[in-house]
Amino acid sequence: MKGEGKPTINDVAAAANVSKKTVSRVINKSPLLSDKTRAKVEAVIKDLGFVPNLQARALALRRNFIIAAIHDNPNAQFLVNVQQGILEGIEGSEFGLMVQPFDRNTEDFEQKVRAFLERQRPYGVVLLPPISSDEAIVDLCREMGTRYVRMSSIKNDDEAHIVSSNDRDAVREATAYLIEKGHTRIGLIEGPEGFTSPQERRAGFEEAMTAAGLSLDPALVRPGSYTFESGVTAAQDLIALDHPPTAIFACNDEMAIGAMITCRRSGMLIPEDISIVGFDDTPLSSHVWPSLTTVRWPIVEMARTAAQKLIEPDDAAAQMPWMLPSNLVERGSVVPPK
Amino acid sequence: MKGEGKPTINDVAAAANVSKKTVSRVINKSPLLSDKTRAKVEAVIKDLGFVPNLQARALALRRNFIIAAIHDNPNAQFLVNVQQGILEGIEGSEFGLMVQPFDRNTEDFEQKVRAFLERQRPYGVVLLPPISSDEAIVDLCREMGTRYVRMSSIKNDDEAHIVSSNDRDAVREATAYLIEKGHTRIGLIEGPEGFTSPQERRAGFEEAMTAAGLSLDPALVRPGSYTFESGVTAAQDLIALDHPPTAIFACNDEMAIGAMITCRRSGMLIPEDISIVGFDDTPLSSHVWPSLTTVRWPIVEMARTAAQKLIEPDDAAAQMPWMLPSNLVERGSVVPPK
DNA sequence: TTGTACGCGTTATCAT
DNA sequence: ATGATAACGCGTACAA
Repeated sequence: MKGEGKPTINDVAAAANVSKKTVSRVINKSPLLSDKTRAKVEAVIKDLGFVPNLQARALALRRNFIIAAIHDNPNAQFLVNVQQGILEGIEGSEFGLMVQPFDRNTEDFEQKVRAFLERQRPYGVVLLPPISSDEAIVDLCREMGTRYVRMSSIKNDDEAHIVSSNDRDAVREATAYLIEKGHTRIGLIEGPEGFTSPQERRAGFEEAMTAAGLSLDPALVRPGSYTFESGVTAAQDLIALDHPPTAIFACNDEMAIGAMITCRRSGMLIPEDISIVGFDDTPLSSHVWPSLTTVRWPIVEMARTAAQKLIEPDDAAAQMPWMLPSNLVERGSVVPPK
Repeated sequence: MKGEGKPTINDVAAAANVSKKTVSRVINKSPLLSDKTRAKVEAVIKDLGFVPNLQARALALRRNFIIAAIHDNPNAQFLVNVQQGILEGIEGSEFGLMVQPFDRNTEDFEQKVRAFLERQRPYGVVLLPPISSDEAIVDLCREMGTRYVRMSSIKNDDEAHIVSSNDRDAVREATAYLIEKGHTRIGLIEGPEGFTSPQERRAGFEEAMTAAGLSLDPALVRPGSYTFESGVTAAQDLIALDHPPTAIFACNDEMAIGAMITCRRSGMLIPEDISIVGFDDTPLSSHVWPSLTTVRWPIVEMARTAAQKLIEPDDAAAQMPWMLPSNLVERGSVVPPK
C-alpha cells in the first residue's frame, strides 16, 4: 500500500502474496479457487478495508454499477414508490439508483434513450409504464446488451424480464364487492390510452359485471387520463345523467378523489348518495373524508423484485415471482345504494 | 477506427493526425490550443460521431458524471419536484441523476454516506433538507472533495454552496394577508424539530403578528411534523379551544389539508367558519375543496439552480442566485372572519 | 488452481 | 502549442 489513498487490488495481491487475478476472482466469486486461497485473500481484504473501485470495474466491464429507472411522466407518488422499491432491492449491494425521465411524444425519443444508455451504461434498467410496453425501447436494451425488467400490467415478456400485478383480478374483485353491496348501476372512469393498465382494469370490471348478469351501459363508461381533473370531468358527466350511477369505480385514486370532490361540490353525500372505489392505495386515499375504498397496488414490491431480477443472473431472475397480488382495501367510501 | 464499435479518442487522434492529448484538450476546452488545431479536431469528432466514454473519464478523473440527490425521508411531491429541478439543471449535459436516501437516525448514518460517496464518486451532491443542515455531512463532502450544494432555509454557507428561499418573508406576507382580512386570532401549526424551515416560517409568522401589534397566544401554536395526521391532531386541539382561532396557518400543505378535513368533519364550513393557509403549493392544494390558499415554494427552481451550481466552476456558481422567491397564492380557503 | 501481460478509454506529467 | 508515455484500477486471454 504505497503512501496513503485507498488500497487497490494490487495492494491486496501484494499483501496476500497472490496475483491480481486471484484477488479479482475472489471479488467476483469465481468458483475455481481453493478455499484456502479464498480465505486468505478475504482476510487481507477485510484487514486492509479494500473496496473495489467501481469506476475501474465499469471501464473494464463496460457497464456501470447503476440501476436506472426509465419513465415518462408518472405521478409523484408512483415514482417515489418505485424508487423506494428499487432502493430496497439494491440495498446492501454496491449498486446505485439513477432516475431518467423521457418524453415519448418527442421525435427523438428513442435516440435520447439510446444516448442515455450509451453514456451512463447502466447495469440494468427498470422500465416503468407506459414505456414498459414500448417494444422499440426493449429492442434497444437487447441490442445494447443492457439488462432490463418491465413493470407491466400484462405478461408481455418472459419471467426474467417482467414484474406485474393482477390488476384484472383485483378490479373484478372490487367490482364484485360493489355488486355484492347491491349496486347495479356502476360508473366506470377509465384510464388513458397508450397504457395497458387501464385496459386490464376495464376488462376486470366487465368480467365482474358479466359474471353477475349485469349489462354494461355505455353511458356509464367515461374516459379519463389518471389525473384529478379528468376525474372531475367524468364525474360531472356521470351525475348529470338522467339515471345516474349509484357507485363509481375509477381506474386510479386521483380520479376517484376528483370524482369525490365533484359529487360533494354538487351537494351529494359520500357514501350515502354515491359510493366510490379507486385504485392504487396512495396515501391520498386515506387522507380524504370519507377515506377511499380502493385497490392496493403492490408497486413497491414490484419495483423491489424488478431490481433484484436485474442484479441476479437471468436464470435466477426467471425463478423469482413476476406477478405480485393487488387486493381490495375496504375503507369508508362504499355502502349499499339507497 | 479499427473494426466496429464506437470510435475512441485514439481514432479521432489518428484521423486528425494529432496526439490523444490534443484531442483530450479539445474535449476539455483547454485554452492553450491553436484555433486551427481545435477546428480540425472538432471537425473529425463531428465526422466520426465521437462521444467521450464517461467510465474512462470517471476512472481518470476519479469522479463520476453523476449528480446525486441525498435526502432523508421527505415527502413524495417534494422529492419529485427536486428531481425535476435537478434534471432541468443538467439537461443537455452529460450528467445523470442519482437518488440516495439515508436514515439519519441510525448509528452508522455518516458511514453510510461516506461509503456511498466513495463508491459512486458523484461529481456533486445536492443536499436536501434536513440533511442540508448537517455539518458533519458537509464536512464529509469537503474532506472527500465532492462538490455540494445545500438546499436550505437559512444562509448557512457561502453563495456557491447554497440555494434557499425567503420562507420567512413569504410567511410574514401570508400572515399579514390574514391580518389584513380581519383575522386577529390565528392558529399556527408548526413543522418538525430538526428542520430549519419550520423555525423560519414561525419567525415570519411572529414578525407579522408583532408588526400588527397582535399578541402571540401560546395556546394557538400547536406542534406538527409535516404530516397529514399531525395537521389533524393540531386542528382538533385548536378548534376544541374555548376561544378558537378564526384562521389557521399551517407550515405545509399536508398539515393544512389535515386541518381542513378535521374542521369539516366536525361540522365547520371552510372558509366561512375558519380560514386556512398552507405552505408549499403542492398539486394537492388545488385538488381540495375549497382550494387551498398557500405559499408557493420555488422548489423546482431551487433544485435546478443547485444542479447548475454543481456543474459550474466555483466562481461561476457564486455568481448565480442563491435565494429564490416564495410568494403567496390566493385561492379559496380564506375570507374575513364572521 | 494460479500468474503474466495486456486491454478498457481517458487524463496527467513532463518534456519539446 | 503539442506529443510520448505513464498512470487510473480492474478484468481477461492465455500461459503455466
